[in-house]
Amino acid sequence: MAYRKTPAEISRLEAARDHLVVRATEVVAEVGWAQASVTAVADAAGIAAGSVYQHFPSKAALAVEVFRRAAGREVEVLGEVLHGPGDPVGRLARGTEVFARRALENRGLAYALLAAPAEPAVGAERLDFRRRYRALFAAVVREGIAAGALPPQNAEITAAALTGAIGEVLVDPLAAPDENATEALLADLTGTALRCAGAPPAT
Amino acid sequence: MAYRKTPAEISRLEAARDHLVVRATEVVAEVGWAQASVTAVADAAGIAAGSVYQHFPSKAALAVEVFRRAAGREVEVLGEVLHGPGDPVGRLARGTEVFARRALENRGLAYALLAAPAEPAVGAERLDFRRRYRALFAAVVREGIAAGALPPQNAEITAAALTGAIGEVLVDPLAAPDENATEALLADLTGTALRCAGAPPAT
DNA sequence: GGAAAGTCTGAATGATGGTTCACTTCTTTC
DNA sequence: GAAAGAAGTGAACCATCATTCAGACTTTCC
Repeated sequence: MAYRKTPAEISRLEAARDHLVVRATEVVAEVGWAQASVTAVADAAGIAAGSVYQHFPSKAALAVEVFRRAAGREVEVLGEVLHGPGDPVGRLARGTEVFARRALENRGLAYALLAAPAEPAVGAERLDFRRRYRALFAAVVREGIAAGALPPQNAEITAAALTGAIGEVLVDPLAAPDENATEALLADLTGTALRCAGAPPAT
Repeated sequence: MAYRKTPAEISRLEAARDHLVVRATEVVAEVGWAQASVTAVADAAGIAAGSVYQHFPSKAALAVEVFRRAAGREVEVLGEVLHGPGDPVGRLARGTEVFARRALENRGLAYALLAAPAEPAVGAERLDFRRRYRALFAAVVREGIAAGALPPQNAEITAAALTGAIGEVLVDPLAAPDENATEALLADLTGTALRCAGAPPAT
């Protein structure tokens, strides 16, 4: 044996992989999936196109990793708010607001995650993550029903509706942002989300 | 001059174009946009690939026409229900139901129109049609507010939420239909839609 | 230092699929 | 029926990328 990966070398490779994913995410956020060619991504990461294949078996695998990391962060944040302290209705409102605010603060990425045309592998991943959003919302809705704060309803359907509603409401603002209207938009959106779940109007 | 298009010839050409669009729509409904290659579509229409270009300058133009026709029908039907007779809340419920029912009856096409990955030109068209759905819903919501049947709210936001909610709720059933659960699904969906707009729960 | 085992490079390769075009077939008009 | 003008054909063309690979360069370890 004349070569074994030293710890330093291993972490160097991991860092390189990481850097590639980070830069690829930036490229996707800027130009969308369709324009994020292997060459463009490799250039952004400062490596040759062929080197991408040292870290990922295919472009699709890299794209999936980019999606998973970015979407995973959002699921995590949303989950923390929805499972956090407070009454279910308040958490639902806060979760909606936090989700929307984060999307508006990182529009390119949010659009890529939510709506931008993507290759099939990413599309499948998107479906999976939407299911996770739904599961998070459904849990809170069920809590709300159990606590008597929300009327009886099919929590799964409501959760799907919330996911779709929030996404659709954000599409236009993500494309053509109006900084001044952000707070009003968030207020209207959370209000609509609460109505959607059947929360009684705020006094 | 030795040749001028006779009326019969003109209508034959129009019919051929029409036939191409119809068959292309079927192909898209069956296999999705990505798999609907020019060759596949031409084969389905019984013509050569090159002949497609007698009717459309590009594949994208054909795809847009397919989308417009199919989506246009849905907008028309929805518009008739939403602008039809009855109180605004009832029309909203009925519109939601009709839209969902039609989608479930023609799942492949509905999926292609609502969610399936598509080339940019079709994506742009999709955004446009979503805007039309929103406008239709927004008008009814405004009517409901004016009539005192719905609470004050930003009708545009609610309309976007309705569009997104209905679409998202349908995605799973479109992919994995459960014939037995259709009526329950429709009831839950219309219920959620009404809550979304703030209609008081049915007694 | 040097051999072994990697890593990195970037031009060549290959697959895909839209588009073109020389040619054939059909319609019109006289 | 024959010339002129279209429409229809489908194999060839071409552009676009993802992917590969032979060679250059690095790191490890004796």
